[in-house]
This record gives sequence, C-alpha cells and structure tokens, in this order.
Amino acid sequence: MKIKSELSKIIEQALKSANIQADEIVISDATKPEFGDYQFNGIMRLAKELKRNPREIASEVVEHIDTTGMVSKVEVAGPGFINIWLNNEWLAEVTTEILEDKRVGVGFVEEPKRVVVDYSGPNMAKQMHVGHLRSTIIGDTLATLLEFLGDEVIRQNHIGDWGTQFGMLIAYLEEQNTDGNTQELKDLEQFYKDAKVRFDQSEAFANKAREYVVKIQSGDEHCLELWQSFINASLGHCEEVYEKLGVNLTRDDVRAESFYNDQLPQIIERLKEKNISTTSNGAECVFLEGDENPIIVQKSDGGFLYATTDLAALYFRANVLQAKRICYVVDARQAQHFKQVFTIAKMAGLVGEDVSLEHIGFGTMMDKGGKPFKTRDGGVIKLVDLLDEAVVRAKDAIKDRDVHSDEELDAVAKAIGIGAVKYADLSISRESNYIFNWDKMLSFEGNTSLYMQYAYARIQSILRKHNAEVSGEIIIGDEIEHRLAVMLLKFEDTLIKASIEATPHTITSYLYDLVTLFMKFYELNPILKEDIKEDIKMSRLQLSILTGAVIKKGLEILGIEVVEKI
RNA sequence: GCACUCAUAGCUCAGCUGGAUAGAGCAACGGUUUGCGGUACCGUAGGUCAGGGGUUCGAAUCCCUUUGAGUGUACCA
Repeated sequence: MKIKSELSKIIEQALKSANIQADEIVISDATKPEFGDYQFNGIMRLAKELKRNPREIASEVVEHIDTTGMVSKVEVAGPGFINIWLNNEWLAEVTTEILEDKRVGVGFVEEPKRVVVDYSGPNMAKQMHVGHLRSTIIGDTLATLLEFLGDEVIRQNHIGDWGTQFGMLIAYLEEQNTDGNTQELKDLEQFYKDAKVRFDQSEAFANKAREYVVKIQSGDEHCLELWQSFINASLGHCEEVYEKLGVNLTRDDVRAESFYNDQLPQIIERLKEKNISTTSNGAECVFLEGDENPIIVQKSDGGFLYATTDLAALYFRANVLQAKRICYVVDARQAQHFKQVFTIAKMAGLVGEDVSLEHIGFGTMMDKGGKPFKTRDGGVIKLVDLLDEAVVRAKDAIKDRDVHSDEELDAVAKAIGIGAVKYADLSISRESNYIFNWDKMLSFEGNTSLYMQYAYARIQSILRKHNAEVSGEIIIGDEIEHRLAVMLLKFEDTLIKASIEATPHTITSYLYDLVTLFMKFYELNPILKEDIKEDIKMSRLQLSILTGAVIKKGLEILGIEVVEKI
C-alpha cells in the first residue's frame, strides 16, 4: 500500500478546499506513537510564504480532512504540525485483503523503466575475494528489488577478461596441457602464482606470454581458444560462489570487457570529432574542468584504458540495451572515475540526457581493528572460504537446539550462515565502511538475519501448533495491533524508498522494526490460549500469517532464505 | 598540493531532501515465567550529534571554517 502518496492526496484535497496553494506535499512517519501514525510538517513553510499564523492555517486544513475512510483522526500540534491517525476499520479491511495477495499488498511502479544493473564484476585472473562480496550482493538485491517493483532489469556482469596478464596465463595453461597434465585449474590463486613464477624464471616463457597478448588481441585462433577455455574455467569458479551465495547471475548476464574491444576505436573517433579529447604527451586525453589531471582514453602506445571500455559500455547500455537507468555497483573509491566517465559520456552524446547514470558506491569491509579485511598473514580472504566458515559457524550456533534431524541441520545451517553474511552487509548503509564481526552477525539478538529467521520460525511454529484452517477477518483490537497493521502496510513505501536510493539497509531496518513490533504483540496478546475468543484468535493468527509473509518476501528480496524451524 | 568521503552513547550502527524531548542493538544493572519456541519481552543508566561560526521561527541534518581519520589523484582495472 502506497500510504504516503494516499495521504498526500488527502492533504492536497484539504488544502485545496481551504484555498491554499502548495506545490509538493511530503508526508513523514510520526516520530512518536503519541503523535499518531504519520505527520504533515509543510504548514510552517506555507505559513511563512502566506505570512500567516501556521496553527491557524493548520486548523483550517484539518477541518477539511475527510475522517470517514482511511484517516480516523487529525490533530494540530506544536507550532503547526498535522498529526494523522489511520482508521482501525480501514486497516483491518486492507490487511485482510492482502492476506490473499502473493505480493503482500505491494503494487507496481507507475512508469516501469528498463534498468541496467552492473554488479559483481570479478577478475578472471583471480579468485573471488571478500572485496567482491559487497558488489555482488548489493547489486543482486537491487536487481531483485527493481524487478519485483515492475522495472525491466538487465543484469550485467562486467568481468575482467582482457589485459596483459592473460598472455601469461594462457601460455602457462598451454604448457600444462601439452605436458599431458589435464587437471583443470582448481585453484586460480595458485595457478596465477605458478604462472608468475614461470614467467619470472624463464625468459622464453615470458616472451611467449608477451607474444600471446598480442596474438589474442589480433584474433589468433589458437590463442583465443586457449583464452576461452581459461575464461570458462575461471567463470566456473565464480558460478560456484554465486551458487553458494544464492545469487541470480548466469552466463547470459556476462558481458565481458573483451566484448567492447572492437568498439573502442570508434569511441576515440567520436571524442576527437566532438573536440572533447586532445593529444597530450602522445596520449589521447580528456581534460575536464575542475580536474587537474586528464582522463586518458588512449595510451601513447595506442592501447586503451578502462575509461574507454566504460564509455563503450555506457554507449552499449544506453543505445543497444536502451536502458533509462544504469546503476554501477562498484567500490566507493571509484567515485571520481565514474563521475568523470559519466560526464564525458553525456558530453559526447554517447548517452542521452534522459538516461540516469548512477554509481552505487559502497565502503570497504574492515576487520575488528578497523583495518581492511585480510587473512592473518596479510593475504586476501577467498570468498569461498568465508562462506564455508559462515555455514560451519551457523551450524555450531544452532546444533544444541535439538529441533532438527541431521539432514535438516545442514540445510538450515546453510540458510542461516549465508543469510548472516548477506544481512550483515546489507544492513549497513552502503556508503560507509563496515566492521566484519562473526559473533555479531550470527547473534539471535539485534538487527541480524537470525533474529528475523527466528521470528519467522516462531510464527510457523504457532501455525503448526494450531494445526487447522485459519479464516476470518483481521480485527484491530488494541494499540499494538494498530501499530503492527500500519507497519505491515508500510512495506511498499519502504521498498520504493530502497529502490530509488538503492539502499538495501532501508529494507533491513524496516524488517527489524516489523519483527520487534511483532515480538511485542506476541508477548502481549496470546493467540492460542484456551480462553481466547474464536474471532480474536483467528484475527491474531491472520496477523501472524501476514507478518510471516512480509518477513519472507522482504528476506527474499535480500536474497535470504527463511526456514520453518530453527 | 588539489579533490572527494567520513566524524552521533563505552562498542557496533540508524536518523541527514531542516521540524516536536537525537533512536536501536551489544556490553552494564534490574525485572517478567504453572512460557502459543525465554537465543524472548519489559525497564534503568549512558549524548557538548568532533570544535567554532553562520543561515532559519526551528539545525545532527544546509553553508563556512578548524581539527582528526580515510580515499582518489597522466598512460593498471
């Protein structure tokens, strides 16, 4: 339910009836329960423009508000706030209706857009490490969210498969194969290290590697074949990680750097034509106002750089894929790069003015000491290892609960462990760095996935215990049920906000508030006790079912599974 | 040097398109139980929102400035 926009309409109508002009009406959540459910704070500003007393205007507006439907009560408070209470009968009716709705009351965006979400972007020469985690899960959440709200999402996995190190890697791969050593590259990290050792030791090998770089780029069939087999194997490793993470990225979403290779000269031509770039010290450069250094788009030796590839990708996404919104889920440290590339793309007309280009930046993952997250000996932590450890730790956290068979325990541990890692990441506002802490993320307390999953499991337990059909309407019987119903209906506004700002943590905060409220409701209002009247019992069961459905849908958007028992 | 980001309770974090007495969790202390799953719930305590100035009826939020931390800065991605 788009509550805020409904309330805006009501206020707009009231203002009109009171003969007051206002451009934009912003409804906010009430800051406290005693101030109602929502509030409108715009009167003070209007009063200033009209040079009138704000309380006086507010009283006039309030008189014109219809309190027979959605709204039950409005009040003028403080200097001129308008506090709004939602009607219990209305809440009961709407929540009962959405019990039947698979989308739990969430509609679609009014104007669906085609959106490109660029995320994950692993480097094919290296194992995925923790640095890729944030891009992968924030991007995946954003894609899922936009899709759910009705946008047409095109996922793009811009993998790094081009560059000088590939000459070395395929030369080494060829050597391994001809030695009859057909074992596939199990450990990319090790393979890279071994190739590097060979490269440093043997001059002949090093020369071959350099030769291969040129050969791949000029389209030599043998080299391309080797290169392709290397990329395939490497991509296979990434897919294992995606599988573990439960991330929806497939080979169809891969559009590698190499894909844009042919188009790079045209990009340079275009920049030259439009007099955007100039030659400086032999390199083709774009000098932007406010930047002391240029953006180099072509090296003095004729080679291209990542800015060039990104420009080609922007052109492709805006013109071939026809996206109206392009989101780059990439480390915040690349903010300057994207700002520059976006500016150049618009200047050169590679991307239309109506296309929204967004760098969805995120902070770095830190250890407890606030230093970038590394292994004890200073190495990079492999993502696979991190995820496996999460599952082991999750199993340890729940093994004494004695509600699972051995097979169940493994599946539940997986849902909890992976969920914990994802939730911990998604629940921090994405731009800030965050401190990685196993104990905190696997706690039943606080804003963690486990707390949400536990609440969900408790709801399922109630339903199992009831073990009969649940029917009938939701009745709002007290303050806590009123607040719970309002919270349940806030789900759509929450998702809309999260989709516009690309902030998954908006969703986690909401879920946490919802679950906290549900726990209070559950403590206060017995459901299955014998002396509870049938219609009240049914209503409370329905509220529980709806809460469970919203938790499940919310976690699903975050890519986290629920379990029936914990 | 220049540019950008950040600074909120002991710790980890929300709140930032200006609105009422700045909120959570953890840790500390106290309470609730013949419990529909107590790894739950309730309460107490804890704040010069880094310092200073400005704009405003109103500032954690906007502007300026100082300090501190981090990041980026011509041929890697």
